[in-house]
Amino acid sequence: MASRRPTIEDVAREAGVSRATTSRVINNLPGASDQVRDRVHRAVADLGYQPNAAARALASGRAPVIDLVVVAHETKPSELGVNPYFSRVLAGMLSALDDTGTAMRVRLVAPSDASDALDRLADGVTTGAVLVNVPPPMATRFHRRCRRVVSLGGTAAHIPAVEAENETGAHAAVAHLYGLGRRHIAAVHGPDRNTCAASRRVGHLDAIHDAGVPDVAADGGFWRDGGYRAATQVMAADPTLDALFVACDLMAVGAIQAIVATGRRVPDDVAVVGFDDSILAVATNPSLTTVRLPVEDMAAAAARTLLNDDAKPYFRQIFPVDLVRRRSTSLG
Amino acid sequence: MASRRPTIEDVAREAGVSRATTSRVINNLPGASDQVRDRVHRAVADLGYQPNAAARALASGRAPVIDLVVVAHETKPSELGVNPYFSRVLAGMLSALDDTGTAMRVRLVAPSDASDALDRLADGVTTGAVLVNVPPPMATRFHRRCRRVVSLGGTAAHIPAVEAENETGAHAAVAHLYGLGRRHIAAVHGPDRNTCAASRRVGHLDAIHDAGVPDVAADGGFWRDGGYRAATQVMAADPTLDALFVACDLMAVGAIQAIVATGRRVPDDVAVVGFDDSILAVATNPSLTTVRLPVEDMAAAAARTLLNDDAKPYFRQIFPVDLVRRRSTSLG
DNA sequence: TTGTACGCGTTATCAG
DNA sequence: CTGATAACGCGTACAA
Repeated sequence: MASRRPTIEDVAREAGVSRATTSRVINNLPGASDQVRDRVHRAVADLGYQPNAAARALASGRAPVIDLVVVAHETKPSELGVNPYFSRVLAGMLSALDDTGTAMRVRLVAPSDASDALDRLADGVTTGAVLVNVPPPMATRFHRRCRRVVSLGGTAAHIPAVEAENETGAHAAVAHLYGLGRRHIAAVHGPDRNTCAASRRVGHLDAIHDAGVPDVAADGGFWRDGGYRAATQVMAADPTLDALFVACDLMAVGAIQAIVATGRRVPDDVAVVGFDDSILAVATNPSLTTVRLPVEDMAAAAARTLLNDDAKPYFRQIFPVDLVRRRSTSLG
Repeated sequence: MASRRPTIEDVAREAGVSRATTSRVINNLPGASDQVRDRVHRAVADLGYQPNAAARALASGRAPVIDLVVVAHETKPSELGVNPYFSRVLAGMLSALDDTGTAMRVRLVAPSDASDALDRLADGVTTGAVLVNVPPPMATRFHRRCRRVVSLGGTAAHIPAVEAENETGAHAAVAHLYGLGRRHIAAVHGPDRNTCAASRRVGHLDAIHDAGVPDVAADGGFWRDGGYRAATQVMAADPTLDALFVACDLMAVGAIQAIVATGRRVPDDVAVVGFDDSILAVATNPSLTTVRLPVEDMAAAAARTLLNDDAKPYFRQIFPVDLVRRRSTSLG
């Protein structure tokens, strides 16, 4: 007996008007008397009518969907499930999409076949796409096939992006450590190919240059165990180390464990500053002084930019960062 | 000059066959000579043809999309961005969807207007929906409007679900603490309305009953600060407390901080066992002994069930859990 | 094995 | 302000 879902045709008949008029009313377009509007709305309610998304998308040439495109290894122990950064992006985008009737689609592409995959995705994009961790060359390529894009973190200059003051943040972090009286400040960086990591490295170099501190650093690849290894490495390189700047909280978690494993105490022997201010920063012991990245706000801004069709070439929105002092740098 | 995207019509013309034949070849349906197949494939490659998703969805009545439906407060400080559970679900589903051509759509619905929102979602579902944190009544209602559903965590008996042995896990956790010689074992639970939380509570009660330990417990709402408060509360209720079972890692993070804040040491004074084995379990200090929930595997199984159209009523797949011993329960 | 023709549910462009 | 009617691009019975 399960009668099929009512179509706009059924609504039109019920309301005693044409499909066209019905469509206008439903889409809030001008050209329909209030009387007719009422009749249609009533019919919609009576029949429990809901527009068919596929038909809409086909006819209008656009679907109410924003893609979140992430380049990440699917094989590695679940990058997505381990680094809070991604879920914060998700949360931010979803909050911006709330009540807009626009849904979010998540696309994960492996770095290996990323180019091909991105090409295919670029053609399927509708309202727009937010790029996360997509290297500049690929982002450029994507942008060529699809203009409705916003990258989270800078790539090429002409590609619309929402960024954070990574450089400033890293500088502030190092300055904070220096201000604490620390003079042997090492660093654990993210992968070079990542533009955020690169910016933070620049800020760090700038700061230690100002302070006349030598550059002792290692790459932790934005992974926890990478942070552990890199921290171990820099401690070996400079046994007098008394401070560590770590380019993301996840690596900082590993770094702290590495420090403690050598018998050193945090912050007494080694003060640590992270980057992100994710849940991890308040899960560690001691809690982590870190540079707060407003990831949720940034992701929401990216989504809104797409919704408003503001993603013109060279578009840019830059968010400030903020040093959050916690126990990993404060004695007593 | 930007010529429109090629349609199947263009491909057909290029290959010198009809649309129908072209469609068959593209969809790998029987009824096409190898020779024709080759010609069509070549034409597809030459033109860079890509099927239009919307048209496909409309014609076939099904879109290659799986919905992830989550009931959560959007207002609260980003539940999604803070609890690793959600991102693990995402990671698991995405790994199952990899190479299937099926995308994932995320739908966040607020508890307040959840019923209405779910009704609307249920009609828009295509390949299927995975339900997360959807209370039994709403899940039932959803299931009535849309059969292609799998719930992550049990709800009503007839609703297809992928579950974990929460009860067994909680029992094992408490037994572990008891085995350590601890006799004053308290607990921090999740919200009653959450079925997983309820199961863990049952396992806990069962275990302390076996052990003859009194029931000292508080609700932490599955939140970090809730865990902090609840731990503080049970320590006040029983100052001789020497062990704590916490129903999720996020709350355990707060609990450990609360314990340390009172001057007690973990595990020396109070041993702690969490639940989940998320990244948080290895971020705390000391690292957290916890009950491992194979969230990624469960989410992947749920997605696969939908892909295979196996989501019949009363469908059930139950995953074992596993106690992972770390420093929060081991001296020395 | 291949082609014809119709339907999918809307939107959008015209007349009226 | 309203109503025919033509796209939109593809899947699929049915016929050849």
